[in-house]
Formats: sequence, structure tokens, C-alpha cells
Amino acid sequence: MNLVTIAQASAITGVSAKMIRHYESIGLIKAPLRTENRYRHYSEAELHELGFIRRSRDLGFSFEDIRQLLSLWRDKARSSAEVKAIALRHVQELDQKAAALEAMSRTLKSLAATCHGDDRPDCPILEALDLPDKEVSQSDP
Amino acid sequence: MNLVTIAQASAITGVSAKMIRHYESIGLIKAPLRTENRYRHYSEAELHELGFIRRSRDLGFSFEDIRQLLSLWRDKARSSAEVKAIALRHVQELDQKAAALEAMSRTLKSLAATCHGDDRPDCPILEALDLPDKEVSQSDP
DNA sequence: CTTGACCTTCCTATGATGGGATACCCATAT
DNA sequence: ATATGGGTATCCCATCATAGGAAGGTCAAG
Repeated sequence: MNLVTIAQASAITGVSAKMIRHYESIGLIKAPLRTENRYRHYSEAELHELGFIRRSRDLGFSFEDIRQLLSLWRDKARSSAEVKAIALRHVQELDQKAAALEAMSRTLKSLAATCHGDDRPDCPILEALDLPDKEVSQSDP
Repeated sequence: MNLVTIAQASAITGVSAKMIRHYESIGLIKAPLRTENRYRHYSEAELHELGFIRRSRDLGFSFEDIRQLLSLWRDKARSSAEVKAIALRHVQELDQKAAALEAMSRTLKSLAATCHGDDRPDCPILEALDLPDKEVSQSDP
């Protein structure tokens, strides 16, 4: 049983020590054993769990999602349908957010395209922000 | 000179009263005149400014960006190049964020595609979160 | 005169993360 | 023995944009 300190756990899993303590405080992981100094130390299984969390975060899952994924992960008898449902719902959210950002980007790009970008003051970008009525075209090229 | 209350200003500009007060507190807009009751009241020009801010926020600009845009907007002698630079930097940020979300979405979609999604427990999604080595494919279709 | 609908200020929360202060524990170098 | 330096503990505060609520003042209509 390899026991490691929080700094080592951080280096191994890529989760900052700050965040490891935070996960514990919000009950995402359970409190690890302590040495006599009250220093936290982590077992292989706990490191594995932290890695799972980091990879979930890398995929943009929220803590609430991760809480559910972790419980499904621990449950050997889970149905893959439950996991897939969480993943697909998240995919939908990701796609929506990406689409929203792209719409903003497209609008700004088309405004910037008609802006001289020189010393003269006239600027379609400011005009679009100025005038409510002159609806910003969502440019469908 | 039409003077309106904060609730009317909110209805007209689409900025919540909460946020209007907040913009004032962080110095994004200057403090409006008050009636004898200490009620804020807004002029046409101030409503216009609030509308400008809302449209900027709709395009995803941060308060810091908006602060700069507002000052350029007020400055009749600004160069359009300055405005364009802010807009294009923002476009770059938007595109980066969108790309990151799309990468997550693509990964999850490809994992979900190979997940049965039935009563059986085996699930490639959980396996990918489980295994650090089995690098999650970024699927280049 | 009360009711209800405004307005005011101040405090708190969100979600995920970072930063810092203060104090304790421990090993190594002097 | 002790000073130095580095890891750890807890606690508080900050971010960004927004929302909720409490507690109290103001006003018009019933």
C-alpha cells in the first residue's frame, strides 16, 4: 500500500493540492487518512479516483455530473445507459455553448470586416453597439 | 428630457436593475442623478449607454473590454483601428473557447458512439475516464 | 390608514480555481 | 542546539457576471 502526501498526489494526478482539499470539503471525495501530524495521505485507490475526476473535468463535466459519474463508476452493476445519458446531455450543453460563442464570433468578424481599422473614427463595430434597431446581422455565408 | 426610474430603465434596456446598480458600483457607468427620495433616475443618454453595454455583453465582451469600448465610443476622435483591435482579440478568444468545447464534444461523442447504452454495465465512457494510458482519441474524422 | 408596489443599501451565493496569511511539522546545514 | 527552508494545516478573500434576499424608506391608491 503506497501512501503519498498531498503534493505527491497532486503531481501524480495533475490536480492541485488546493483542489484536492476542495474536493474533500464539498464531499466529492471522502476524507483521506491522516498521519500523526494530521497530514493527509492518499492510497492508490484514492489517486485513481482523483485521476478519474481530473479526466472528467478535462471533458468539461461539472462537479455535479462528476458526482454521478463517480457513483456509477463505483457501482459495478450500473447500466451503461445511465452513463451514456449523462454524457449525451453534456454533449448537448457543450454544443450549445460552442454554437453561442461561434455566433458571437461570426457577428464580430463580419462587423470587423467592414471596419477600416485605420486612423479615421468611423467604425461599424461601434455603430452596431450603438444602434439597437440596426440589428446585427448573424451573417449566414 | 425624459427621466425614468431604474425599473423602467431596466425594461427599456434589457439590463436588470440589479446589474444597473452593479455597473454603477464598479464605475462602468457614472452615478445618475437622484430624486429627493434618493431614487435613481436616468436620462435618454444614460439609457443609450446602458443599451450599448447590453449589446456588448451579448457579444461576450468582458467589463474590461466594455470599459475600453465605451471610452472609445465617447471619444469622437478615436481611431477605428483601436476598436477593431479589441474586437479581433475578442474574436480570437471566442474561437479558442469554442474550439475547446468542440474538442470535448467530439471526444465524448465518439466515446458515446461505442457505448451500448443498455442495461449492461460495460461502458467505454467510464473506461476512458478510468484509464489514464488509454488516451482519449480526439477523433479526426 | 393600510396595502402593495416600488425604491434604497448591504450581505450572500453561484462554479471552479487561485492567492495569501498564519501556524505547525520536519529535515538538513550550520 | 538552532537557524533555514520547505511542506502541510486551516481559514479568509478574490475572481466573473449575475441573482436572491433581508431590512427599511417612499409613494399612490384603496
